[in-house]
Amino acid sequence: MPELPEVETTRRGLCARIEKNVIESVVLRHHTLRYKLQENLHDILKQQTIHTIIRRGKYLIFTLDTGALIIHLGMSGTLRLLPTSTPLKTHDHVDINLSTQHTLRYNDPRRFGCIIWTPNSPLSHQLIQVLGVEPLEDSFTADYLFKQTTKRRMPIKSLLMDSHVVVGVGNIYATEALFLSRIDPRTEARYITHQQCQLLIKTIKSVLLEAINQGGTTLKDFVASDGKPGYFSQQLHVYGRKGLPCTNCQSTLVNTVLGGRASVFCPVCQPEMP
DNA sequence: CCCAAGACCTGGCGGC
DNA sequence: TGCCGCCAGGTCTTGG
Repeated sequence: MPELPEVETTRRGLCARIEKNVIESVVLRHHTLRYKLQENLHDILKQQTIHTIIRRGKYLIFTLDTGALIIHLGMSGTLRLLPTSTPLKTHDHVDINLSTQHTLRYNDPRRFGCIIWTPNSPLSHQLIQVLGVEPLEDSFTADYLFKQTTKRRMPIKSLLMDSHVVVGVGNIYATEALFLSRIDPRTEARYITHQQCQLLIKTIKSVLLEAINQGGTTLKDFVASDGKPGYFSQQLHVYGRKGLPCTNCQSTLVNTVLGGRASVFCPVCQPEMP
């Protein structure tokens, strides 16, 4: 499900509604997500106040009184704020009940997400500390990206999706940004020019910002914390459009597999490079 | 160190 | 209808 825009949409929706709320209880219904859930989560979290929710890459970080909760939505997770009396659905794995008679409900069919408690600074947690730059911050520059590409034979698309380089750019937005930059996704990173890096920086930022403005991309099951879908899927140029005409030149879009991920592109607008 | 492939899970879809 | 293989928004681990 979620790339950066979907996680940011979730964060914004929750921030306004649960900051300063107090946790009353925690219910675990499935005890293993990507990692095993800490069994005593209820004892640790009860009576703690939620101070803020920040985002780092695709991770949501809830800062509480004595530590932080680090949550990832994996491929299929959603986090919704519902009245506590709302009936359960399949794959509702965790409830965080608030004193407002509302519940933060974590649903994740594939269970690739995670919920981790840390009593320390969340930014120094092993999972967070190793992350690359934020794509929407000023530190994500052409110089930075160009430096990362040198000597690397990995396809440029895989590099853009490597969270140790830049966070939050998943399959949808990497695919779209490469189309908008007119770069073949298969191109070895080392052949990408500085000028192309400049283009990529520009298109990645704009595609992410535009998606956030549209409330994210809903393909199958993404909904924001209020249950609403995102609308960015209506303006995807290439992602999910294999075999359909290019929106720019009408050529047939083709698919290739890179790093095990579908990668659709236009063979005319995104010419083979080296 | 770099990179590709496999692993983790469930559900939905198309094809037979 | 029913079963089967394939595919899906992520990312950690393994092994060459």
